[in-house]
Amino acid sequence: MTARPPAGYGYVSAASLPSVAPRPTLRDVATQAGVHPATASRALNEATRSLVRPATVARVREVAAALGYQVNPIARSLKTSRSETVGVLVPDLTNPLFPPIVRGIEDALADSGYTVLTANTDNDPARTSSNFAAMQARQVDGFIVATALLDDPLMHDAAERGVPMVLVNRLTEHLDVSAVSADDATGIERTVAHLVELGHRDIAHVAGPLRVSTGAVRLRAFRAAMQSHGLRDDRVVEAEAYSEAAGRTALLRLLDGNRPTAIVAGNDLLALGCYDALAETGLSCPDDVSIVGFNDMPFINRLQPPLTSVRVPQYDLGVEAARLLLDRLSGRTVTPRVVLLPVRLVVRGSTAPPPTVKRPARAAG
Amino acid sequence: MTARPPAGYGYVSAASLPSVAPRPTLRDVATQAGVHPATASRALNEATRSLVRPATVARVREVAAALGYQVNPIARSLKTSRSETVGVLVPDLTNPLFPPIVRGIEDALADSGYTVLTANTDNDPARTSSNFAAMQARQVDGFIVATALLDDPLMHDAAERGVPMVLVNRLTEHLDVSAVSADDATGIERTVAHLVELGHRDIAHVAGPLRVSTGAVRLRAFRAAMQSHGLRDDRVVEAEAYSEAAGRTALLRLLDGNRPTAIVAGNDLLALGCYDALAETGLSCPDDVSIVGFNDMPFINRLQPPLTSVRVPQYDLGVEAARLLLDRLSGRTVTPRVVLLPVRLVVRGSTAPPPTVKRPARAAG
DNA sequence: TTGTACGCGTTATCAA
DNA sequence: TTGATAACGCGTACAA
Repeated sequence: MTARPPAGYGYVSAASLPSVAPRPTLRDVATQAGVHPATASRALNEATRSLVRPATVARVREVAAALGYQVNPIARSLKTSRSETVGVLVPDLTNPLFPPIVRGIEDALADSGYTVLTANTDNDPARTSSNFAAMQARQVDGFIVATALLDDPLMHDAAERGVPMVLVNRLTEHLDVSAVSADDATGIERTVAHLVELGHRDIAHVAGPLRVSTGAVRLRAFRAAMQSHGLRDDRVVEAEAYSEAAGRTALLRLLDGNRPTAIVAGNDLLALGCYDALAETGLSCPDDVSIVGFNDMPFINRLQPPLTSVRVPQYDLGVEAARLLLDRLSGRTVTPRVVLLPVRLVVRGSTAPPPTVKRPARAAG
Repeated sequence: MTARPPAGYGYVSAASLPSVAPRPTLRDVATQAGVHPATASRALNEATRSLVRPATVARVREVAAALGYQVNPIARSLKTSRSETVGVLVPDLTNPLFPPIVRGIEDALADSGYTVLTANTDNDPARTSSNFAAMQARQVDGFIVATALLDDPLMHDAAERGVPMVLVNRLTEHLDVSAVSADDATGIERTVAHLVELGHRDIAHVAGPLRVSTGAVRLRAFRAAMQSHGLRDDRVVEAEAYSEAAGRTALLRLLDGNRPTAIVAGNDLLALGCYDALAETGLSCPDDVSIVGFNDMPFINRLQPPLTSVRVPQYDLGVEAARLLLDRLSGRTVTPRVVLLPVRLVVRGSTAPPPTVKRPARAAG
């Protein structure tokens, strides 16, 4: 052991290596400050500080600072049965859609002292359920859920039990909790309008999974938009998942029949799959077929060709979800509401006028 | 209140809404099973189960299952001062390099019952430090750090205090802890060999920040490789960060002089920035200048042109880091070691032979 | 093999 | 305004 200045003030020196220096407790602070632990607790706690004489508060805080005291959140949680922690459930962090959402959540919650516990569910209800339970065991104060199904017993159950939660991106039907989502319907509407304006009439939709709200909502919006333009609305194929592979498979199935001149993909990953399918079929985008994505994922503008897509404010989605949850956690009884964030169609190189095909000559007349 | 079957067995019914049903405690289980809480604890705990008569174990476990009992990790942590939780520090989750690493960590740790707490530091030492402290306060059992600097007092301090930790991706000099990284040097070596083979002689390096190990190691490897080919090794410019913007700026600075025919970028994001700089300068990749990235980020193969890059096994990086940490946490004293995972150069459309420029005619002779 | 007794660090409640 | 006491739920010496 090398000689050192006596510990205790300013910097708490490490004990003998490699054992970790014991953290000072509330008792240590109280003893040093000459008060009872309960008083020290009150002095250090924002909410109860006013109950303590200012001089005492000052003394306690000084000692706490000198000792490098930090509350033990574990002990506090045990007592208060809260944890200043919220659980975030996402399908898969490696899907580029989610990191910005999670960061938005984290940044917004950090301001209020909350920590985030994230879990990937891979869209597996069993994993979702077990993660949910594990987080509840850890006393999370609430949940932000990006994995909800359109009809989701787990979410219904949790909501009924009064678990504070907010849905983000994906919604659940008939569920009385707050939720944040992009304005999917408007996004699709603009997309169809854009394609129609370019001259497309044969427009197909590679829909996302219909058991998920985004899949169902965008499909409904597609149908409505096509109808409002007086066009066929039944050229639709459902992808099994929001993945490139599923997008490819879905489009290949669709191309089996006579092919559309434009495709509205359920999201960007599906659009990437459509790129693949087109390439395999020897078709070119946008010369033969135009494609539009959804979400405007990072780097999607640098593809070949750059993908026209509906920009979703992902980070803000997270921030807003966090806000709604904080409202709920604040105790104020808030009536649940659904917030739709605005979207914007970003036109790039994957959409162009349809090829001017020679139409089979009509019988003269 | 609607009528219900008496609670207690099978399914614990929710109390009056919206209050959350109280979770059963160890005492509840013990009472129901007709044993002392201590016995129930021993019966439920893997390590102490052998101390209890098998029949008792069975009874306790049945009751626990029936009641849906789960240990309260908070209470356990308070008692054991462990938390079955590890802290993961990353610069920024929205950088596509990190999600796969984090998933690898999570998946590997989940098998051992550990939970992951993630924090984004934005490469800010202050944020890193405060996140580190906050996680320690939450009794994390160890850390996996992807934010280490080449010379990092914070990491040195933690290591000296005996905090269990493993570095991933980025290393720190003279630090006696385990670490996992890609074999950067070999990756760069292969990259230079590839370019030389294509006929390039004027090769420049847009280096990552040199205060980070990846930046420094790759630069050193670049110099060594160039020397081994008998080429100039001083065409180097350091980017301020691993970002597109920094890559663009750096390359613009480099292009000010006479330009190289090929660029080894410090990573894929820097390579993207190089794309931008080239486009602004009216140069084409790979016709005028070849570019190679590093990491082989998701979707980087779909860029225009598809980027030649060094593939790093990101997920495995996470898995291996988790394993090393688990070893360390298991109590067995493990001597720290550095694991280098193999990389592979993936050649795509961004590299081609150099343009055959007319060389200024030499004086005859 | 099981029970007793205590403490982990904090806060809520009551009394002074 | 402060102190005393108990309790959150669990694990673990120690005793039986």
